[in-house]
Amino acid sequence: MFLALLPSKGIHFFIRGFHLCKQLTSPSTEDIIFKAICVNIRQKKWKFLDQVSPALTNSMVSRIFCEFQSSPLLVLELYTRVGGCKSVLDSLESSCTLICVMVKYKRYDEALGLMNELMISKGYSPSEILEALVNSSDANFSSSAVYDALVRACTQIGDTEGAYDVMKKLRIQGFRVSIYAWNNFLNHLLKIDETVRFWMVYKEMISYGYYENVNTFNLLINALCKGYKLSEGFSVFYRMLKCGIVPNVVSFNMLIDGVCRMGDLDLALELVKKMEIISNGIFKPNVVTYNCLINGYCKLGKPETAEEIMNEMIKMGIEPNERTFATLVDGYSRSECLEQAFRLCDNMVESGLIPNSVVYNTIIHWLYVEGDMNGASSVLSDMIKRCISSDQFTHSILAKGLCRSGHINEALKFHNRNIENNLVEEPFSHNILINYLCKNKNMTGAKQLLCSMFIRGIMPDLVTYGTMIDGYCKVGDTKSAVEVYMDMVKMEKNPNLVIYNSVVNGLCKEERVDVARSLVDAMKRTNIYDVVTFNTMFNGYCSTGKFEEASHLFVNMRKEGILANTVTCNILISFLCKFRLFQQAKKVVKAMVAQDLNPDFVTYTALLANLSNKSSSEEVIKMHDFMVLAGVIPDDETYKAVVSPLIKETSTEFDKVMDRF
DNA sequence: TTAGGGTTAG
Repeated sequence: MFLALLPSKGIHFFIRGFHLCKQLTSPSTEDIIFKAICVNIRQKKWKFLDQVSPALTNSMVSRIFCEFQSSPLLVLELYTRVGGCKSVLDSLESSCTLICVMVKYKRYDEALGLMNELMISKGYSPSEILEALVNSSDANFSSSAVYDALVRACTQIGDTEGAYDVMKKLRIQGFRVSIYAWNNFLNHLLKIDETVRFWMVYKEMISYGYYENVNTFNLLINALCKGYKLSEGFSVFYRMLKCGIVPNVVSFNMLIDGVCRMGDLDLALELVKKMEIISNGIFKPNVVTYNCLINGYCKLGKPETAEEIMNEMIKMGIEPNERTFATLVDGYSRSECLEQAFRLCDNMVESGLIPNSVVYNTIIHWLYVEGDMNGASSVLSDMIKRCISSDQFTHSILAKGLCRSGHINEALKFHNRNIENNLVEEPFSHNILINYLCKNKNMTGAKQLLCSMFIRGIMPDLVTYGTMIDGYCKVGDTKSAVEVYMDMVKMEKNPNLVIYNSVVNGLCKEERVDVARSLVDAMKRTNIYDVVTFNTMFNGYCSTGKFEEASHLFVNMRKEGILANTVTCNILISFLCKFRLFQQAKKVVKAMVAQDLNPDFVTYTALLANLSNKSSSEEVIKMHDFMVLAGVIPDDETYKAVVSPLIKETSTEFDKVMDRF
């Protein structure tokens, strides 16, 4: 009591004595000091606490936190006020006491914030924090929820191994890791695309005798749907029902989203209808359900139908949110209806929602795709004017926009500025620049960029390695491609189908077709191959004159369940044209149209460029008309070089088509 | 716990 009344001089004297209290004072004196501090805190006399805080010992801070544990906000205020003292900042003991208080009173955000602070700013490992938390449990206010929070804090900052380590140590020390912690860890693995590990950890969890709850089942459905294993997703859904666990709206939404991503919107609509029936009217479609349908229709190229779904949703009393509009803006943009996308932005504002970075990024991206540099710059200016923060997507879109319009040096300068300002955290924009450098056959520049990633602590991903390997293969430098491949394997990255296809292409380009064939055989044995693998091999055989093998491969393609696509036909047409077998090539074009395979500008160039050599003007124009009637939009360069000079006085079908535009 | 935007192959 009397200490509270001491004048400021007295306080300084008290602090000097307090520094030495551990050595010089008896326990009863410490008790007196403790009580004095508590009285001042109860009376909200913060000045006193501010003055004594530099001298507070860790045990004293913990004691004060315990005393006020029933008022978590007051404890947090105390923590902030004593935080100026280095010994307290570094004290794991005091911080963990505070964390336990926060968790006990369900102040999870604050508890997670403190844990993050301990790990990121103060450099404590999750294991050290765990040990301190276990010790805090002596103070009788620790619970398994604290350990759940620690696992969550680890996953929140991306420390996968830290989170797993905490769960492992808890198990060894005889604590039962809660199902919530397992679910959180499984969810984290899904978010970082560690699907293989996801299933391993799930099996591990089951092996310890845990039973799945509704969230675990939802995670399993999510993992399967994301991997396009829909039928297995439905199996888990039925297993869930069999176990007596009632699915919730999230379970349904995940299945509906999976079905939408597979493009089966009819089934998705049926599921939406069944949602209420299966759940006995408990669950009704919500905004997420409708957004999944809207996204499904947009990705199918039907933004108008998607907008009708939104209108239906509004009629049902469900308000669209930012994601609804952002999805529709993207849907209209990718269907080349930017005017409609702008209209949706206006509708969004009329609905009281502010277009966010996702909407701006989408519009800027598609303006660049259209080649409207001025439009993209103007929308970017508007974004800056309205203080909408740019993000990693914005940087990638701008970098690609600059590259696309041939301004690679400007893109590199822009990227370097972002790097210097610590705005680049992921490999995405690097991948874009590396790709453009590779396309320009500047492998030295691409390699420099790859090296700079390591210096900046940005780990290359599979796309980075794949792009480099492909770049080297295309310039015929298989030796360097193999070096990158080995580096990739050293970094524990497993090559994917795209990378294997690049290597097959590299080997074919070097005319090592037999080695390529061995690789393709190995790929087939592991079931990793697709139409690109076949096309690459087919092209390799054709260009090296191995016609028998090419023909054999072409015949076997369908037998092995691979359907020919436009590229397959283009390779065949190019091959026929090289040998001036134009009638046969035309037959292939007709077969393409009959099978709904659209001949494209490559088909056009293959036929016209080869025909123009040693053919009459009449033949060239006839072929041009034939292609246009087959639905091809001619390649601009080929048209100008080959056809245009011949039709000064003759109006062709192409001109008639162009007039209609 | 679920929904939106940017990268790679022939």
